[in-house]
Amino acid sequence: MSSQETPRRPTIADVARQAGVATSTASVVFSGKANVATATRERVLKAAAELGYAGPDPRAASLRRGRSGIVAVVLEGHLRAAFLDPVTTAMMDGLTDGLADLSAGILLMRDESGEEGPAIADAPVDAFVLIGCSGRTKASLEVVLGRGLPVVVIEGDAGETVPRITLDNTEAAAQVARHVRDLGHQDVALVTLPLDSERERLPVTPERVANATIDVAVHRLSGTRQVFPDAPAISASGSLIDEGVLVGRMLLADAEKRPTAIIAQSDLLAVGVIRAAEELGLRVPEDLSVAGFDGIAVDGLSDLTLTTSVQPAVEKGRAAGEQIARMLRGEPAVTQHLTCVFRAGTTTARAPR
Amino acid sequence: MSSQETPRRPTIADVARQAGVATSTASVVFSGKANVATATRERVLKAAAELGYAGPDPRAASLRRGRSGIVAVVLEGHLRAAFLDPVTTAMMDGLTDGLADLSAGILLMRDESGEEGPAIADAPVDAFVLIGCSGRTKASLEVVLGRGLPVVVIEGDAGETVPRITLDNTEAAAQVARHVRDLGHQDVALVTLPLDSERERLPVTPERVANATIDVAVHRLSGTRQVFPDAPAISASGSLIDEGVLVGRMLLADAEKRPTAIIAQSDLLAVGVIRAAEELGLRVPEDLSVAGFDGIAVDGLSDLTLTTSVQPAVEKGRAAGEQIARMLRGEPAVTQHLTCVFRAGTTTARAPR
DNA sequence: ACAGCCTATCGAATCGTTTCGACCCGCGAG
DNA sequence: CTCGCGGGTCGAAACGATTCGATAGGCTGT
Repeated sequence: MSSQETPRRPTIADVARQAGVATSTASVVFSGKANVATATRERVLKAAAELGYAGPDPRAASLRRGRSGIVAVVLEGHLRAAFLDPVTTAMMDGLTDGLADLSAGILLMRDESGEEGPAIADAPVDAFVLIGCSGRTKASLEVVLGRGLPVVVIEGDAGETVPRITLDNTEAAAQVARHVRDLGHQDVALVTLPLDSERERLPVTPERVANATIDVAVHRLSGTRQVFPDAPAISASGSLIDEGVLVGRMLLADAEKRPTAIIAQSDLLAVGVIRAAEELGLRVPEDLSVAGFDGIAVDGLSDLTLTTSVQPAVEKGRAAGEQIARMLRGEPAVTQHLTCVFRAGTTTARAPR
Repeated sequence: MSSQETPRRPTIADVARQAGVATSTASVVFSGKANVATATRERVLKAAAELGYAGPDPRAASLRRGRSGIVAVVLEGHLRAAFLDPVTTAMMDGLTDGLADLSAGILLMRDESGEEGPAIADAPVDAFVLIGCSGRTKASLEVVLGRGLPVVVIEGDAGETVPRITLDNTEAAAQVARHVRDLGHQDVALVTLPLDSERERLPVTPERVANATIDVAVHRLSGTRQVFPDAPAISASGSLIDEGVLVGRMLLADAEKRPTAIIAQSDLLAVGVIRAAEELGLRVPEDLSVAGFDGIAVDGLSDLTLTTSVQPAVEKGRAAGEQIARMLRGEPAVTQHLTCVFRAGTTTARAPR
């Protein structure tokens, strides 16, 4: 057992020894938490370079500190879907912003942990952002609260005790509907977001609404129904232009009893509906009025601007990030209620008589 | 010092004490790494419930294990941009797939750590995926290699020693160009992706190419130039439809010397060019042929299908994920070379005489 | 010249697990 | 009847850092 080599990575203790200082001093050199004489610092740095030490092990640091510098964002369903939805991406954007002064990383997770990875239960994160509270998300919420970590729920009905970022979906949807009604429309059809994780493209029935788990869809629907209680509705299987086209075709198929206006629960769906209408030779807005929801920048609309309710998507994320930041600072977090702004566009017009 | 309450979270040691077993035994109950008598297990679980213990602290566990179960994905530039790019989102999708059996989380990071968060240097992750090697990414690569963590580079020129996922960008671009040339086009203009992190919308000069840091753009350009050495080119500021429109207008502005074909380095840019052409009353493909790159599903093209080179975006991500998984298992990782498939669409036609 | 104060450094405790080797005990085989 | 084996449990040593209180000089003010 002569020169038995130990190819394990050097630790800060090795560096300290090599530099002839205490490990605590070496630690301080790297963290910069206290003053260190320039000469000492350089000695430590030199030793680190010689040993190929690349800085403190984040795992050990996070154990000792009690912080990992990571915030988990729990999305519902396939990650790809999240990336595809402009509202979600805008929100993520705002979130990075709101989290900026924490300089925290963002850990993407799905809430469908199901049987596989115990993911959410033991991810080394400092806080959670839960998005769109479905049934599954409620389960996730339990777990997170059990772990005693800060959590913010975006657009989901967690209890009163959990800080949330909410949107006036119901009122905003009602506002869109009133605009359509005021234009004289009476035959109105609706396109909703998925109602539950089944995500089926199906007519909306009272039973389905009663069992729905996706609050956003339910709330917007209820707002619209305040104005058009009996409007037929079809739930889309996702917020996609192509889905809008499919549902649009369904709603417009029967030339006899075609609605004069279609209100969609997302801009992407609305664009799809417009496209379906154009396929059928209908003019928007002369023959058919179409309204959306979200207020995203969507292209492929030629000269039209969509009538919609503009939701503060980026702001949603930023607000969530800020609340997280506050909680991590030990301050109490509050629920923030954000509001949408109605925007009259050129895709809605007076109803044809 | 009577009943001094300690409101700190219970540890596994507390649980063990409460259950009257050794902490090692309690640990095993939670990790399931060894056999535990049913009676004992239940005693431990009961104690945990009583104390409100929510399972082992992931930070401590990851220190001890040397694994955190997180893989970092380093993107270039603003996260929002990443979410907006269909190729990137598809790749992320594949990545989650390839990483699936690790049940690892995905930590999103930007490589522009700059002065702020030391992000990449001390994120508690097990491995890195670097995407699109710009100059900054090369710096990131240094750091990561210094930490001795597994890393895969997607479409970037890391050294030979780093496992990479590469694409035959040059050859694929040449193939598109040959198709266009074979249709008789001689006046061809190009729209490139950003050449560097400045992302300026500017004519491409030899100097700019020489200083370019974004390899994808350079490679595709060189492929195209194999066929059209002198074609004028303008670099877009991003892969966006709107950018394509802007650049398209620039290229088509002068009715006198309009190209008969435009080759764009991404499908989104190509769609933008088509839109710009339509604005000017040009018919595609009769008056102007347009080709793209990527092969994404892009809508807003009415009946046309884009002539393009279909890149295996999802596969790129999956391959990266698989390599990471292998390295984490201790197996050697290999560089994988993926290829694009040319797809002739209806946006290119014989050159008008 | 002395009390007092900073500053730079050091030691040692701690963060909460996991894991490895030892140990005990009961049981089947010889 | 004894030996060996294996399941179940225990102790204690890592894992690699951070941080707090203590210490030793060097300096200022009087």
